[in-house]
Formats: sequence, structure tokens, C-alpha cells
Amino acid sequence: MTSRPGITAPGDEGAGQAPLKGVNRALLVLEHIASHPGRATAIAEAMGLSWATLHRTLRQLEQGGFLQRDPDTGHYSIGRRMWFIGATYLASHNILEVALQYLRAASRTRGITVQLVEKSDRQTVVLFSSHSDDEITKATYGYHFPLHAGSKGQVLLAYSDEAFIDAYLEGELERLTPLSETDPEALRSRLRTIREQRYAITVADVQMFTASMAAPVFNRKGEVVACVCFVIRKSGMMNDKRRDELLDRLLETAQSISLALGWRPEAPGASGPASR
Amino acid sequence: MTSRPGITAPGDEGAGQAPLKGVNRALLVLEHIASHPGRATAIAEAMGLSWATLHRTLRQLEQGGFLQRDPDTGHYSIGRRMWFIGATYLASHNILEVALQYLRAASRTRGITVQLVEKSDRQTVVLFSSHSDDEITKATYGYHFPLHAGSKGQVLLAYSDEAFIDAYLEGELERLTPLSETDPEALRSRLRTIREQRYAITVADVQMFTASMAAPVFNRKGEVVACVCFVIRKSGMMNDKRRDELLDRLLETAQSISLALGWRPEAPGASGPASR
DNA sequence: CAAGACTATCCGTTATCCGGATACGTTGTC
DNA sequence: GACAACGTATCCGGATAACGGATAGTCTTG
Repeated sequence: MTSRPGITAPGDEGAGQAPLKGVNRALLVLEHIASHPGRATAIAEAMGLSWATLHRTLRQLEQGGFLQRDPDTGHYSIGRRMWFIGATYLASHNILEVALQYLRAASRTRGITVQLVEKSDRQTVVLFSSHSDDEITKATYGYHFPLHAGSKGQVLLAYSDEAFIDAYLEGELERLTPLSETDPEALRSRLRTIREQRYAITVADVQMFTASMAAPVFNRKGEVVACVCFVIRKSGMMNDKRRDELLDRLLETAQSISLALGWRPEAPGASGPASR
Repeated sequence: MTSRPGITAPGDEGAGQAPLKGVNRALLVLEHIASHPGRATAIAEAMGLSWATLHRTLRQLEQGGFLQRDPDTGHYSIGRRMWFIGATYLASHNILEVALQYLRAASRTRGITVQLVEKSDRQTVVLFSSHSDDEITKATYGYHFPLHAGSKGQVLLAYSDEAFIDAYLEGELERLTPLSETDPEALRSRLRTIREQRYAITVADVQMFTASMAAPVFNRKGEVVACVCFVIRKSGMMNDKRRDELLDRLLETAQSISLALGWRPEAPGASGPASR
């Protein structure tokens, strides 16, 4: 009755959650390990948890198969059961379901990897990935990249709301390759360009030997719910003709999906910044 | 005060977990929703939880993005963040990494879907799925099937240890299609056959229009760590010649992966079950 | 429009969790 | 080979945070 704890976060940082402290911690631990697998002590330090507490959590999670641990090195990584659970996200994903046929059609194009990508917090997450013949990206699922690098991230960031972009750009911007752009102002300008032209192209700013292009997918309400991304060899982007062909294919694919989701292009009469 | 609760499970059923009750519950809820998405009350009833407790848990998980909820129907399903976390399981999966090239090679075969499959508790879980041209299985990831149906499940079950098989067959055996085998004794006999011939073929016992064949993948120690599975149209299995061709391809693929994992065929001279 | 079902929140009791300290095992170094 | 350092496992009492019955609010259904 005197002071009500946690009912509204008195501070502001982070997300104030009073209840289910243990549960929250456990899930944060899982998420941390997803991005940074490693030793127990490293995790404890990185997360600012007391060793005893963390140990209990890890033990419990490992016992349940949510984490796994290399018995030799002691490194923790995500366990099979998390994959079991997480994979069902795709099964109930209506956008993916609608998009599948268009993505598959696009993936018949030679030499590209086609992806459908969402934003999860400050990172990109791949929902679908397919290539016709030779592989380009080594692994398809499970590798998450930040939003400021790569065409897919930049598209998703470009269409985020103002406040999110500001907050994002104030955070640490990792440099994945020497060609990654990490200057906030330069990124802001790039995001503007992306919004104008409705696609993004980046070269070697995520991995040295790849380039990619991405375009937004809109839903009925005009919100960006995902993006389509083509990943190709860096050299493929040098050829202007091929690049333009791929770009056409990309925009067509993204727009087909948007239309299938109920999106309609802006009114044709009005001038606006719109297309055509 | 006298009796110490939980330090050792006085009963025997289930897995006795004294600590981190809340965490465990939360994860069980997630797993339940993964298999049975639905309304809050349905979940509470199915899991035998008091409404208040469950509600707290669900709220917390949804707020964190681990669950998502259809605002209209109130149905809960797995959230993006679980996919984000779960997908990294693949990134740290050495068997998958080794197997990828062989699976991709196999997937060039016309008209089949190639899968790498693991066992997770009482269900199969697909780690990789790829097809060359026309799609056969509608969705690839996120649909989990029980072990007693489908060639992949039966292979994984056949190579489980005795105690597990007994326990499994005593549980409820769901009938997915009219052709699913659900008689424990018949299944036992089938598992024996599978162990002898080292592969399984099933027709229309998971989905009406598909058939499949699967073969085990062994690791260095001779344990079965996964299986390779080809899914084809039911009609494809009728053609004896094609079936034998596919079977050859399947066994070759599975064996190649086993060899790459360090497995060696049993000594040619000796007959006995032991190696060396 | 009322009945019913589902959902959200409150509150006191009590069981559960936190984290300092301690003991054990393993790796690396002199 | 012995010591040191690091990482890992476990114990235990005090204090906090969770449980779940009950109640109120909201949405669907007849």
C-alpha cells in the first residue's frame, strides 16, 4: 500500500516487467545464447547475472533440451527443443503462406538466393530461403544480421517508424565488413533514398563476396510487414544489364506478394512521391 | 516442515523438476502451444493449470514476442522471437553442416523432396528440406509428426533404445490417415524389419497423397543421429523401377553422410553384431 | 437483450528463488 | 610434477516474488 513496485516502471530504460522474473530471465538467457553462444562465465558476465542464478537457469534449460552444451568445451548453444518450438512459427504464418508461390517462382532464376525476411527487434530474421542451383550463402537459416547492413536490413529499417530509427541509430552499429556503413547520418540519407526508390541494393557490406537487393512487402494497410531479398555474388551486381533484370524480377515478386496480401497501389491520379 | 518437498520426486511420473518451476511451466506452455495453438482456456484445461497462473504466463510471453495472439479470435501461437532463437539451432548443428552438400546433391533428383530429420522427444523434426522443382509437401518446416507414422518417424523409432520404444508404444498412437498403423504389435514387427533392411518405406500413412522412404544416418560411434527422407507422390511408389532407383539414391545419400561423420561399416570378415 | 463464456486483475499466504560462500574438477604454466 | 587459475557444481537461510481463489470486466451467442 505504501509503494507499489513495478506497476509502472519508475525509470524508463528497458522494458519494465515486474512479474515472472525468472521466466523472463530464462528467455533472455536463451536469446543471448542464440546470438552469442559460449561459456557459462562469459554469459554470466555479459548479462550481469550472478553465477549461481545463471547456473540454475542454464542447468534447467539444458535438462529440458532447450539448450545444449558441448561436454568438452562447456559451450552452450540453442537446443533442439527450441527449434522444435520455433519452427512452428512458420506453420502459422499467413504472410509466408501467401508468399510461398511467388518466392518459389522467383527462385527458379539462375544464380540467386531468394529470401523472405522479417524484422525482429534490432535484427533481420529469414523466414524462407531458396536457391535454384549453386549455393551462394553458406547457410540459410539461423544467421541473423543487424538492420543497418545488407539490403534486407536497410529496407526493413527504412520503413520502421521514426522513433525506432532514431533509437536504432543511436545504438552501437557493428561493422561486419570494411564496406559496412556505420555512420548514422550517412545511413539516414541512405534510408531516405530507399524509401524514395522503394528498394535497396548493397554490395559486400555483410559478407565480402555477396551482394543483395531487397524490396518491401506491404500489407492491406500499407504497412511494411517483410521484405523480399535476392542474394547474389558480388560480381553479379557489376553487370548493369543483369542487375536491372534482377531488380525487375525483385520488384515484381515483392509487389505480387503485396497485392496478394490485399495491398493496393496508391491512387493513380494523385502525384505524390509515388511510383510509375 | 519435516518433509523436504521435491528434492527427489516421491512419485515417478513425468520428469521431476524441483527448481525453477515458473520457467519450466513457461516452456511447457510454449511447447504445448507449438503443437496445439488455441484459446487460453483450452490451454489451461489441457495443461491442468489454474487460469490465473496461465494468464500471467501467457501475458508475459506475449509481451516479450515469444507468443503472438490473434486479437480477434484470441488464439495463441508461437511468436517471432521463438523462431529467431530456434533458428540458430541450425547454425550450430555440425551434422547438418556436414550433410548439406549430400542433401543438396540428392535434391536435384526430379520430383522428390529431400529432408534431414531428427527425433525430438516423441516427434520428428525436420532440419532441412529441399526439392528440385515441383513442390510436394505443402510446407516444409514447422510441421511435426509422431514417430509411429511415416518412414522417417519409423526409422528413428526403430533405432531408439528398447526402453524408449516400449514407452512410446504404450502411449497413445494417433491415426493420421486411415492407412496409419496404430497397432503396437504390428509396429514392433515393422520396426524389426526396418532394422534388418536399414530403411523404411511408407505410403499415405501421414498424408493421403504422399509416400516416403527413409534411411538412418550413423555417427562415429554407430549411433543413429538423424535420418534422410525422400518424400514423393504416392503414385511414384507404385512404379517398381523408379522406387528402386530412388531407394538406391537414398541409401547412397544416407551412407555418404554417415561416412562423412566418421562412421565406418562393420568389419567385413566378422559376422557378429559387434564391430572392430 | 440477457445468458454464457472468455478474459483481466486483485490480494494474502506461502512456497520458491536469490546469491554469498564453499568445494570440486580441469586446464595451463612454471 | 606441483601449483595456480579458471571454470563449474552445490548448499543454505532470509526475503521476495509467485500461486490461485475470488471478483469484475469484456466479448460472443442464442
